[in-house]
Amino acid sequence: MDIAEAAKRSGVPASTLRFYEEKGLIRSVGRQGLRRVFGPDVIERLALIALGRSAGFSLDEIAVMYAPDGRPKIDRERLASKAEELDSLIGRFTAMRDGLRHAAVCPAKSHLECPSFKRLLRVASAGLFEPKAPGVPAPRKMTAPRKPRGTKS
Amino acid sequence: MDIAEAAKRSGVPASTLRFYEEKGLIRSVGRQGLRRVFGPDVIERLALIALGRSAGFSLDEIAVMYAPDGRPKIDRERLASKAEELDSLIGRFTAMRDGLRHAAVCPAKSHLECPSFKRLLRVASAGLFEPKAPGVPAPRKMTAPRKPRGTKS
DNA sequence: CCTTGACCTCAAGTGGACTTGAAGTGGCAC
DNA sequence: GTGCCACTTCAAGTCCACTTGAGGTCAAGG
Repeated sequence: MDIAEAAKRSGVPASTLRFYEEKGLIRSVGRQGLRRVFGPDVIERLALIALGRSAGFSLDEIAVMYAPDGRPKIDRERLASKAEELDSLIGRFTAMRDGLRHAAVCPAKSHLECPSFKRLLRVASAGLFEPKAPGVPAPRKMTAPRKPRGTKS
Repeated sequence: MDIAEAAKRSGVPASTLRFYEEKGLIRSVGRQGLRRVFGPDVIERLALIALGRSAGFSLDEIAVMYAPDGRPKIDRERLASKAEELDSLIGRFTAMRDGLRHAAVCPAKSHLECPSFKRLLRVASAGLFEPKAPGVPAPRKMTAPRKPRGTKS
C-alpha cells in the first residue's frame, strides 16, 4: 500500500501520515525507491490514533500509550482518569447546553436579568478556575474540501 | 480600578486584559497617566466572555455578540445552534467516556479483541468525518501557577 | 527512451489565544 | 524630590497539530 492508498483508506491526508511517521506514531514497512510502503495494519493503527485524539489525548500521550512496537500497555489508570475528565467536561457542557437553550427562548429583556443566565455565568466562571481543562481534538481549519486530486487510481 | 485590581477580581491575567481591550472585548473607562482605569462593570463583562468561551465561541464571535457599546443582541438562533453543537459533542463525549471506563476494566487480553473497544473505534472514526467539530476553550498551557507577584496591595 | 506526475525532504507557515521580553514612563510612598 | 516598581507599548515567542511550498527524485505508461 502506498501513501495515497493509505490516505484514501483511512481518510487521513498523506501529509498527516508523513507527519505521524516522523512523530513515531505509525511506521511504514519499507520503501519502494523513495516511496513509503505501508502494511495493512496501519489503518487500524490510525483508527486507534483517532480514538485517542477523540478522547482528548495529545499526540505525544498517544505515542507513549500505543508504543513503537506493536500495541502496547494502555495504562488502565490513565484511561479511567481520562474518563473522569471527560465526565466532568460533560457535566459542564450539559449545563452550558441547557443554559444556552434557555437563553435562546428566555423572555427577560436583558439576559443579565434572567436567573438562569446568571447561573450560567457562574458555571463559566467556575470553569475559569480549572486550568486543567481537558480539551477536545481541535476545531481544525480544513483549508479546502480535501479533494483527492488526481490520485493515480 | 487599575489593571491589577481587575485582574485580581476577575482572575484574568493583566496581559489578557490588555489583549482583550486591544481586541475590543472590553474597554477601560479612561487613564490615570499611562494606566488604564476600569469600571466595575468590566468584571461582569469578563464573566460574559468566559461564558462565551466555555460555550465554545471564539473571541471574534464573542466580540460580535457582546458588541462594543453596552450588552447587545445575543442572536438567539446562534445560541440554539451552539446548543445543538454542544449536544452532539456531549453525545460523542459520553460514548467516549463510557468506552474508556469499559476499557479500563475490560478483561480481554488485547483491547483489540474487545467488542466495546471496537465500537469505540467506530465512534472515533465517525468523528473523523466531521471537520466541523465544535471544540472547547483550549487546553491551555499555564506556564506557572500564576503568582500575583508583588501586586502593590 | 522520455515524459509525467505522484512521491520525496526539509523548512517555514497557519491559527487561536495568549504570554513574554525589552525598553520606557510615571504615580506614589518615603 | 526621588527612587522604585507597577504600569505602559510593541514585537516576538509559544503551543499543537498539521499544512504548504520549493525544489528534487524516480517508477511506470506510452
